[in-house]
Amino acid sequence: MPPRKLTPEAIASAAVDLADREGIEGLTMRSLARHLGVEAMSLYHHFVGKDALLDAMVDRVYGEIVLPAADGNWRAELRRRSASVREALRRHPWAVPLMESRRTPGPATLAYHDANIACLRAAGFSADQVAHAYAIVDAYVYGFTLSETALPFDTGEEAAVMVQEEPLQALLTAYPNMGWFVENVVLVPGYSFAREFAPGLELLLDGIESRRRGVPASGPSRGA
Amino acid sequence: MPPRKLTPEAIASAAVDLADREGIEGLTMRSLARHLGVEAMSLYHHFVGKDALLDAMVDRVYGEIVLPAADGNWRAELRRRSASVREALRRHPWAVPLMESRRTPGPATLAYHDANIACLRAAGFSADQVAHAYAIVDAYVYGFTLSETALPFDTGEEAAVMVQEEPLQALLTAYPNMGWFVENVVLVPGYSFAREFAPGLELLLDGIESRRRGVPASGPSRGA
DNA sequence: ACCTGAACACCGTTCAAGT
DNA sequence: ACCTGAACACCGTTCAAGT
Repeated sequence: MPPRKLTPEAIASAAVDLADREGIEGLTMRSLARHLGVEAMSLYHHFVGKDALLDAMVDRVYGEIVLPAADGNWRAELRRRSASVREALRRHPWAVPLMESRRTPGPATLAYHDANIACLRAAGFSADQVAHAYAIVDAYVYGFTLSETALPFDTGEEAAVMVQEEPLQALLTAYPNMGWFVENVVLVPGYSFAREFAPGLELLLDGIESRRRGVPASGPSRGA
Repeated sequence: MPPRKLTPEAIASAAVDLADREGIEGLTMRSLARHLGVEAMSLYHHFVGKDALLDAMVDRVYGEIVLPAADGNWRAELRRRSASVREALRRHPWAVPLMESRRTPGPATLAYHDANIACLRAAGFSADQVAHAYAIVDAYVYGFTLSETALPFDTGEEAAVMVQEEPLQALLTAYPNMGWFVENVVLVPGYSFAREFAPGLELLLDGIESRRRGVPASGPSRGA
């Protein structure tokens, strides 16, 4: 289905779809061109190279994220946008390692970061507190989604199938604590890795709120 | 400097060095072979394919991590191993997106996970509490390191140079909250992204400890 | 302005052949 | 058993040429 006209937007959109379906390694300039009913070299008229195309793809993913409102409750807003980030990255798992590595942020990326800072700033966070909260929440959300999309299973049922295999059986007896963990967590009906996301995020938000109210950390390595 | 004998260990070790120096995209079967003074096809006698080589490389990175002791204080042990994970990933930034995605974990990877579970288990964590704590801490550590290694700058001095460039100047006035953030955080002398790591981790450890003592989370989305 | 075809310098990997 | 050389089916990208 070649579109009537080739535009950067149409190309980036088709590239996102292709990466979603075939994985990022299945996205080549040639396969994308074929998909668009066009020759590979035509794409270079709209993007200087594959890297610029990746920039545009990542910006489209940022564009799917619900922006936090500046006048809302900061916890609720951060919670909502974190869920939205995670959903977007689950739709586009190839994007996880790319989201923070692009050196040329697009308009959606910039609008996203601006809205996040605005939200915390409006809630009375100092610049340092914004940096602190933002770094922690993003590390958690990206890291969790990285684990989640990389994991070979999500639910216990899927894991149960894997564990039946001979080599894994041998490993779990050789590593008794992993065996204990698999038996008592992963294989317990109802398990899913995904269920850890929300409670973990609440823990972070609690911690951020406590620190703002002046409750000191109990660890030895605060400050510098 | 071709080594006397070609072994899987020597090949994997050379591959890690090459990826550290040239980046993961500079690591090809051909470049690695050249580096070892050998033909590309010789490597296939020791690894079935490049994927198996990547497995071995990741396992070597896991092997560099200091394992938590089972009889220590769990907070101190988790703190120490988290710092060790981060240091290993800073030495081998190409490994960050690979650490959790390998489907064939090696002995060092298994020993690492086993030691972590053992440490929390010995401290009296239930299986569910281990799953919870492990997921949160790892998400944070991997996510923070992903951000850190992807960031185009670390210190404020490096950022100051970037901000001078014309296109960025225009962007920062178009996105006023980002401008405020850059001015009041990034460009303030002494800034470095890295300094956020330890306090963020303490916040997590505090939260994990509180939950174990039965302090409830204040958010609405706990449990299912 | 927009698209194309051939070509270049690469990839990972197969295969038959060497020692 | 271990290593090699040629070859295959790919990559991203340059360049000169078409409309």
